[in-house]
Amino acid sequence: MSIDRRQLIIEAATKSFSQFGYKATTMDQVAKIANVGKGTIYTFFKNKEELFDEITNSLIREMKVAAEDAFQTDLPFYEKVHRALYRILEYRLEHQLTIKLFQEGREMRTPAVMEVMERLEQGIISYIKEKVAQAVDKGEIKECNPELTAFVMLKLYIALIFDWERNHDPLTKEDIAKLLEQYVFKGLSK
Amino acid sequence: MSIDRRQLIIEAATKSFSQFGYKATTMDQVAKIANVGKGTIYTFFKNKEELFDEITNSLIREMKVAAEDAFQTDLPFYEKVHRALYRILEYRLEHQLTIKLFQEGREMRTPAVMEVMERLEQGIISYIKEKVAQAVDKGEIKECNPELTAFVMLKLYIALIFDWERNHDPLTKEDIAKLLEQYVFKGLSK
DNA sequence: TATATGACCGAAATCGTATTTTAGTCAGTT
DNA sequence: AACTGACTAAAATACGATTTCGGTCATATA
Repeated sequence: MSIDRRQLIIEAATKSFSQFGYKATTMDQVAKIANVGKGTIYTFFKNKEELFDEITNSLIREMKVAAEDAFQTDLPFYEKVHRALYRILEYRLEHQLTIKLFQEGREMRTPAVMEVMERLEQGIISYIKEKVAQAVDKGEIKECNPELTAFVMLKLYIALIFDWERNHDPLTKEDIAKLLEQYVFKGLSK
Repeated sequence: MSIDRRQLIIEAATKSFSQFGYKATTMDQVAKIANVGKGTIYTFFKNKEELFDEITNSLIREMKVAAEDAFQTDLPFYEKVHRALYRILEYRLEHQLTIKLFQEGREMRTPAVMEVMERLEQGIISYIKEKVAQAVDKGEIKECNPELTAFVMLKLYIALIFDWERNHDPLTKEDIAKLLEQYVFKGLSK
């Protein structure tokens, strides 16, 4: 049996997207890295965006697996949420592809990239939403709107991790866990 | 005594910045509206940016006054914070100048405008920080880092008011007050 | 003579167009 | 039947010509 060209293409494209971003990787480039004629790419993927989606969908799946992994403990709920969210956001710093895309979305506003980031955010929110709904059912936390709660938790995390350090020393993982506990779970009331 | 040219210039510039934004107002334009020679502007302001700062500083002062006004009640602390923050963020929707600048900062990234938005955010945070510190002193709320708390509250508000409605029906003023109370003050723990 | 002005300047932005790049196709090769 | 890469049309870019604009200063005015 001959080599799996589809896989070669995916690997090549992943490499190129990671290194140059979406806009700056050309289909010729991908074909060359994959050692494949350009036309061949189009027998597997309708267009550049579909190839991109294939790769980013795997990425999102992987992030869910990582989060799910962090969630499987018997710690208190807020600690589990913290670990899951932290894991997901850590991903951005560890994987070249997400770093590049995050940057490209912010500074070049490439539409295809913006859409992916949107999908990524939605994916995280729907994942957390599910967990919140389960926790409410199990009576682990108070009644609340699960989607809104997931949304608030994610925004809080992004603010604490990315926005805060634009003007201050970065917060440690433990700081952030404490803050999530303090603000969202325990509350400031006496 | 002759007319107050400085004031004429400030009024003209405010009009023009409100209507066209920072980048698109020219010094010739301002001079014309103010009925003043262009050179005259430079006898009062070192350059375009200093004129802009003069105007945006008044804006920030006005916003503080509006917030302070909302704060002078004897409601519970979270309700006062809510009123103050809501008042500040409402400002953006009511005043042409802030709308224009907000938009220009987002979509054109004009550096001078970005700086002003940054100062504006800092102004809000330091104002809220002060209030939080006082509330801690008076024993109205638990011990916490006042700046971080102010930061979290502002980010939460911006997320609830501006980000949430990009994908959902907007939240009402009462919804938002409830959410601030629920998440930041009471907490989700049982 | 203190204040105000607008013609003027160089730098920067914008515009128009020639040139290059690139996503996607398809006739031909293996 | 699977694969290829030369080809095309459209989009992006590079670039020089032109315009715009912030800031200055010699002159005018009161």
